[in-house]
Amino acid sequence: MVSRGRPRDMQVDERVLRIAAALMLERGYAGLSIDEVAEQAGAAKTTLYRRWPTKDHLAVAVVARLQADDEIADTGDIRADLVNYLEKIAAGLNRMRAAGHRQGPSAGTVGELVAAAARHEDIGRLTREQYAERNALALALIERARVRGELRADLDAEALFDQMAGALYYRVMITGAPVDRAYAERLVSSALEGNLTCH
Amino acid sequence: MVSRGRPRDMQVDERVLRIAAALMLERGYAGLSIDEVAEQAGAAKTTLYRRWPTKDHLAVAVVARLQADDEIADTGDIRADLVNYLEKIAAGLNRMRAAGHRQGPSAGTVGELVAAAARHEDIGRLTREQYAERNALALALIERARVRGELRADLDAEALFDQMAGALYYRVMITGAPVDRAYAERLVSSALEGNLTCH
Amino acid sequence: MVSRGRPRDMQVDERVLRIAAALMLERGYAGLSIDEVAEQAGAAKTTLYRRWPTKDHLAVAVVARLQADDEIADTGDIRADLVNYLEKIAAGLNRMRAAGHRQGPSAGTVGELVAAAARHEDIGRLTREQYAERNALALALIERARVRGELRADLDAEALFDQMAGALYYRVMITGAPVDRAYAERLVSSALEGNLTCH
Amino acid sequence: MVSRGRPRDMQVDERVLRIAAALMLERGYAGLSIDEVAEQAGAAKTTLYRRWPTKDHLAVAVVARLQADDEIADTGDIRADLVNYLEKIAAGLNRMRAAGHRQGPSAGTVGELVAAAARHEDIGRLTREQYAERNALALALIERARVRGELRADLDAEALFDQMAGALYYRVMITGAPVDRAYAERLVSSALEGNLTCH
DNA sequence: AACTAAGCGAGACGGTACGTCCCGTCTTGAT
DNA sequence: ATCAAGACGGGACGTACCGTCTCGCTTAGTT
Repeated sequence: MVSRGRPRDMQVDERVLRIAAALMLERGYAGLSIDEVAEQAGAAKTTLYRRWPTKDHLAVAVVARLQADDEIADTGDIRADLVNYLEKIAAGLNRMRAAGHRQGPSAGTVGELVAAAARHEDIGRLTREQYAERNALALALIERARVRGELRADLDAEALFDQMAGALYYRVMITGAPVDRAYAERLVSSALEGNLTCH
Repeated sequence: MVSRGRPRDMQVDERVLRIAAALMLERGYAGLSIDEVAEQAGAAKTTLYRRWPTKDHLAVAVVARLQADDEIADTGDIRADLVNYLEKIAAGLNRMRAAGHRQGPSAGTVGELVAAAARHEDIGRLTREQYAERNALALALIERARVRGELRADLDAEALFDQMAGALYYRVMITGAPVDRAYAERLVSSALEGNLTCH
Repeated sequence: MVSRGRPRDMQVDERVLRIAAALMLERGYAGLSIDEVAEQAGAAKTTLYRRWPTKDHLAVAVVARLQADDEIADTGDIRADLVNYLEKIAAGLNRMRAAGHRQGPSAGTVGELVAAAARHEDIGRLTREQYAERNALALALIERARVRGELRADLDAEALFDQMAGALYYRVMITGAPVDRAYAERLVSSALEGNLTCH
Repeated sequence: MVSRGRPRDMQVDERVLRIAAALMLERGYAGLSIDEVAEQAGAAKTTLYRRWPTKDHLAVAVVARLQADDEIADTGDIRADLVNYLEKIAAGLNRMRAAGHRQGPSAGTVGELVAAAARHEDIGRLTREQYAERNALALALIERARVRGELRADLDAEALFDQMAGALYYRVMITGAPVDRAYAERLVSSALEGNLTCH
């Protein structure tokens, strides 16, 4: 089957995403309007809808782009590796925090994306898969540390990771507390060392 | 300051919140329409707007009401107390999960509320305060356990609590994984016992 | 039947009408808001509604007050008397012209009052009666001039007056053309002298 | 300039104006609701607002349409021509009289339009232009009669026309007196023949 | 002096419509 | 088949006033 008709203009994708990102960072999710993106990008709305079936889809694409492909390093020091990884996640979240609303404490955009994922089955599936992939790397990291004896043999890796990542999201979305390297270190310490008294 | 003018009709608040809750649980955040709530409640839109200046404000009020006043028990067994408390939080989140979107895994409504808190300074401040209050109780619980020697003397109570609560929110909003008593127990175990190998 | 209860405060009437007039002249009919008048007058809305059952009624009262009680002089010179009388009417209309809309050519307020008279049977009846009274004076003036031989014996006094007064209203409401003493003189000349060629 | 984008659907204009006219004639100006017109016309409110930026604009368009394009005949008999023309104007006004308010004597709708013209600069300009155009025809008619010797050489055509047209509007809007062919004849007689005694 | 009746300021209430915003779909003619 | 342009149906939002109502207080005349 040969491709027929006029080929898609890839520059449009680029322009649209760039402008959409600018709008979203400047005015937040609500300030991201398809009409305005189209106009500013000199593109037709139909052109946008051909690529992203929904404003939500476009927004997800925009955010996906903003988030660095957090590579995960394995130095053999699980504590340092975790801190570094958490810091990368935190950096991405803090970037969201700045979106719209002149740097409020809470990252509304993250909330909007959660909502978008709930509204559209495909977005939900997609983002869950992406998170699963990403988290699998972290779980593998933990697993290797366990195998080589740094961590307890019977640990609950999933719970451990949820605890640390979750705490970041919790602060960013709910309590509005800061999320930085210092906090990442506290988290890792608390999670790894345990909190019971030593017997 | 003396009260003047016709007093507000409290039954309106009651009726409106009840109907708004029903709408929101049945059809989700987007399905909560001020016009419809007003009509069904036999109230004028202006009456709603006198109480809640925005749909977002109403939605927050509705959810605040849905969440049981999670009392926190202190039995002296920190482990059990934490599990119980987390389970209560999980129950509230699971209730949100059911809202609209035919029981999707992710709680879109929670995301919407986070977004609302970011859109409106006052909502943000309010919800952060409420969370702070609620969390203070949990922190006090932990503190008492520390004092009586159940927990390490130098623990980071805040990090500890963020970890557990955050994990719940993370699952509900991000990964879509289940959140139940079993998971609460895993969380508490992981957080309290630590994950390093014993030296 | 003796008066019972607290007597009405006449100062309220005064204050309200003054403020309503100011609002109407400044911002036009639409800018006359019962809520605002009440607030500025330090009166309750109920107090206004006790006196004027409708915004329209208040507006009519305001305008009635603005229009000077055009006395009509009979000097024996019908031409001069008519010009003077028309000029008085024109002055009243020009005052309306200034209301709201930064001195537009057309007197919107007069139109609003016509509309109000159509909306409320009582206002309509009242204003028609007032006009009838006022016009009766002019008709009597014309009649006296006819009797003493200044005007044709078989003239149609009503048509004559309608022509002159009507032309003023027509300009003020419809064409927006100016209405001043010079125009009053042209009107009287045209109406009295006739326009056919002399045979 | 090439036409681009989807062309406007002229049938919408047609349908909307028809329905709006029906509503206005049946229930008067206040009974003309954009929401209702849109619904009955099966059009979106935005579609209406794209064409008429305001309810006032729509109302003016509706009325403009109701008024027959009064052609003006020139038979050489100025008296008859004027009577015929005035009768046409009267017919249009009487049609307005019936609008809403169960056939009141006063044409509230005409008043509303005058008010609308004062509220919106563009409407005012437009209607004044339309009246100017229409009146120019009548003035030309008068002028031709003057030239051919039917009327006085030094007559004031504008004043003459204002008198006759104005009298009609005056009755319709102010005194509520009837406006029919008989009255048109009285007007023309009075205006043409003059009212002074013959010397 | 107590009672009754109306007036009054304040402000909540039901109601109606407005004009706006934005979404996602469509129709057109040109590439 | 894609594109720019832009009209369209649809749905909700938040606003503005209207005219009515309920309060508690004030100001009289009546008993």
